[in-house]
Amino acid sequence: MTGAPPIERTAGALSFSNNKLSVLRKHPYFADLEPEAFDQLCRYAKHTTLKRGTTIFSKGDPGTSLIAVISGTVKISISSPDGRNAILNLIEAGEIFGEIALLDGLSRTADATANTNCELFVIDRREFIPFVRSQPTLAMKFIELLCARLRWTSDQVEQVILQDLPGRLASALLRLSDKHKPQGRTISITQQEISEMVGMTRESINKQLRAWATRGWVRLEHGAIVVLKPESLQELVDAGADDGE
Amino acid sequence: MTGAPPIERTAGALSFSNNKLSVLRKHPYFADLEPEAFDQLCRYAKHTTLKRGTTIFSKGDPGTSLIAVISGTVKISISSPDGRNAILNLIEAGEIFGEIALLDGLSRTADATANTNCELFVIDRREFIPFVRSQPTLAMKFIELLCARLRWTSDQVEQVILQDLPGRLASALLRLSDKHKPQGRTISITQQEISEMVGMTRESINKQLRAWATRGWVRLEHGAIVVLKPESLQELVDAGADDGE
DNA sequence: CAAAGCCTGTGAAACCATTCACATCGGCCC
DNA sequence: GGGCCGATGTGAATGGTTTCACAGGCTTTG
Repeated sequence: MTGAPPIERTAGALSFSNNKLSVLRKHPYFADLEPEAFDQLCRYAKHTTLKRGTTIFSKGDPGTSLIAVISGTVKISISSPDGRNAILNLIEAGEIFGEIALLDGLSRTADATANTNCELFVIDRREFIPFVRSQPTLAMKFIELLCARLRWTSDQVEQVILQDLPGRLASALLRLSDKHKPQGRTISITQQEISEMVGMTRESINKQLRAWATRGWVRLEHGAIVVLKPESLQELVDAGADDGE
Repeated sequence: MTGAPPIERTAGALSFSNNKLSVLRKHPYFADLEPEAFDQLCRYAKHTTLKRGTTIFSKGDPGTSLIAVISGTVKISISSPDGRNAILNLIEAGEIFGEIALLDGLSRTADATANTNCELFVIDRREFIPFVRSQPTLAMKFIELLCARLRWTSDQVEQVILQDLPGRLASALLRLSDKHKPQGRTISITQQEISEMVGMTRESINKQLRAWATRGWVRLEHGAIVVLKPESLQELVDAGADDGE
């Protein structure tokens, strides 16, 4: 952030790619895309900022766009008629979401809301699909992205069906700390949010976390959890039903 | 098995495409593929028959092939160290599976076993990937397949996290009867299998089904369930937690 | 036709997570 | 600083599922 300001080239959208889009550029999905293709992609993008809590789209909406997160985090969730709701994923800066409805042209499978103040880039389907067809490499990239999503989602099914509360919580923590590796082992998330990711009540989650905290496996902070002994949590997951006594 | 033997033309793999592969040809994934491309695909396929219970692959295996089911059904499942196991999907004649590991080159995400005696076609990665790259239409088909899988799996997560036993069971029945629409409303599945799909015990499932049977919503047969009032089940799903009193 | 094995049906007891009802703590805004 | 709100921490009662223990029923196989 200190030092000389970034060098701006020519006009309009391209300047984004030198500033804010550098976050995206570093991401695996785009890292080995040819520079020209990436620039063209940027030209299609519309920039938006949203305040925390804003709805981006809702389950069932026609899905006509792909969205990239420049800063902030977006919550992908589903809610039931009786008020319960489940968080399927948290999308962070540099990641993209909304690709399913974009690619198959059907309706949104979940709700998306701004979990913090956000900066987004929105790419429209009409401009994007022809672009994908013209770039076989990009199509293969999307196949990989979809495979990764499937692995993530299958994992979630596996955890929810096979594991009990401690097991589910442990694997959720491990998956999250994996994702946040750059920030060390601190996971910035409220207990309420975790409870909605694993499908159990906040109170139950709190009691289990507290039990682990006294054992020194985790440290609880306000709005965050620090994983101190990932190995112990991993053991617990591998061992099956058992709260780790 | 009785009557004149099937007429074989010319040599090798192509004869398959005229006989057994007609099942595949009719399936959405392949229906609008050009005939030459389809024939070429068939030339890569190796034919196999398996007896009920045979393991096709296990979670964690390197995944180097795509498999198409010609007849019978294949069970995609995961098991935990303490013996519980979860069924993620049942693959029927005309469908394909194993595409995730094939496409991203990583390991298998689940176990696959023959749920009945099966006839399969196996396509190797080395021959297949270059073929996909050469056929942009096929790549788009695979993107659609992956999207469909994601929708199926997300649905499963949604049900398991948000709904209670009656709701989960109801939506599982609806999803299955949807898939089996051609056979009317009869779903050929054991209560044990359903219980492993929704993640609850067979006993609990049995009691709920029995309650619905006395209300006339379903009819229970040996190894099968007939959905009589899908509307009532759908209402129950939409209404949230409530066993439909 | 038995015997064996899987599928179904059912009740009672044990258990685990939810629900509900608070109390405390930390930030943020006026 | 004072007040408010969201996040955390805890206990007791409730309730839905699992567990366990059987009994039939239907199919397959020697």
